[in-house]
Amino acid sequence: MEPIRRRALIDATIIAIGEHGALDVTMADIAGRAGVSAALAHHYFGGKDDLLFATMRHILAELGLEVRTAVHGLSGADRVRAVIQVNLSQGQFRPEIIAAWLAFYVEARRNAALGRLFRIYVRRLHSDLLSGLTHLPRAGAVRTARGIAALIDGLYLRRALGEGAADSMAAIDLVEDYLDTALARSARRA
Amino acid sequence: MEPIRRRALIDATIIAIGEHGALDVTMADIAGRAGVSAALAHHYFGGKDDLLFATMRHILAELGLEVRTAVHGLSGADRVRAVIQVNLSQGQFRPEIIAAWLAFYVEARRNAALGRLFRIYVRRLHSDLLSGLTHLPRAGAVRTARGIAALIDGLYLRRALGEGAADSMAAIDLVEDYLDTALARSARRA
DNA sequence: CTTATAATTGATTGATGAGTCAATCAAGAA
DNA sequence: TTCTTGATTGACTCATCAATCAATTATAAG
Repeated sequence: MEPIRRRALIDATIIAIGEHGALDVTMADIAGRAGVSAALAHHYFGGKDDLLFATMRHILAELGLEVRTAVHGLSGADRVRAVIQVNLSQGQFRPEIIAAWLAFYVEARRNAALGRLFRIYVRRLHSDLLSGLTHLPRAGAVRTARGIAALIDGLYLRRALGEGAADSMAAIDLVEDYLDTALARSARRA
Repeated sequence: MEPIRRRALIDATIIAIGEHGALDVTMADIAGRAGVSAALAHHYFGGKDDLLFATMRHILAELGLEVRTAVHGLSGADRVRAVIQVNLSQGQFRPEIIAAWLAFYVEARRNAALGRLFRIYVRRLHSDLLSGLTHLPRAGAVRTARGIAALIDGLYLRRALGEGAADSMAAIDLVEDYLDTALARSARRA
């Protein structure tokens, strides 16, 4: 039962946060969605913080897996494009995922464990991007990677707010455009 | 007394949210920082939501004033640069301001009034940027404005998480670079 | 001095929600 | 069947906090 319950509770947590828009969902709400009692959620996860942590780790792990799959065998600009596409794919761009993401981002300022999780994600994204920008001079590559990462996050944020936000395709377009420009400029200079 | 207390309470709210990192600060905490009782905060603001709303409106009003001042008399790329510089100035880039900003962003998903406030800000930023990009073709201007806005928000987000985030100057540099590239590309094409 | 008005608070209420626990229930092993 | 172990829950406790209110104090006007 344990793995089934854990998974169901994590899924329920994502949905609950997505609907609620913040982390102040109750254990009873989450447990209810998963079809169990609040006491059971405590039994398997220990406490609310642990459940939230496990949920965020799950989201990041899924994203990480997607990235690694997409990137496999690619190099150079194609590799960067793959990273961009995964990060802004419909799957990652779902409102409830973004809401959870954002809520966790806020929480990460207080929860040391969550903060660590996010820093790992940030670093991984950065190095994934850098590894596809090797033909750029080091400084330019770092700057481009930072710009892409900021763009991705910014587009997430807008999406979270709703209204007039770019959809998945438009967002990917915008970031790839940024990448192409950076590459073109570098080529022109060489 | 009223204006003094209101101002003190709003300032205290910003500090409290900044330190706490989220909106779950208590009225007692805020009131304490402002040197009054929690009951008084209720007296002047009606309720916690109203105080939070007033606080966010205050932050946005200050930013709006700064932008309008900076932009005054400028046009074209200079105008855009001014908007960028204000949005990423040290004042706006203070950790407690960013923390408040981010926390409110999350809350805006649930609180209709807050959501409206943010949408006004988003639209104003967009039109401020557009008004400095008139020499670009319309479609390109819109896209560039969106990109700049996303970059600004993304850099905010990174800053909120701390660790390795760009400082005010580096952030401005990055976004201005984006602007220059967009302008240069447009000029080359013409 | 008196009175009205605003400022201010301590004490209280009521609601909410995390976490605990002792008690059932189910299922497989001996 | 009996025992053991894990699954499961309802009921309870405890803490926190927003909101209220009646009471007190200060201020200013007449």
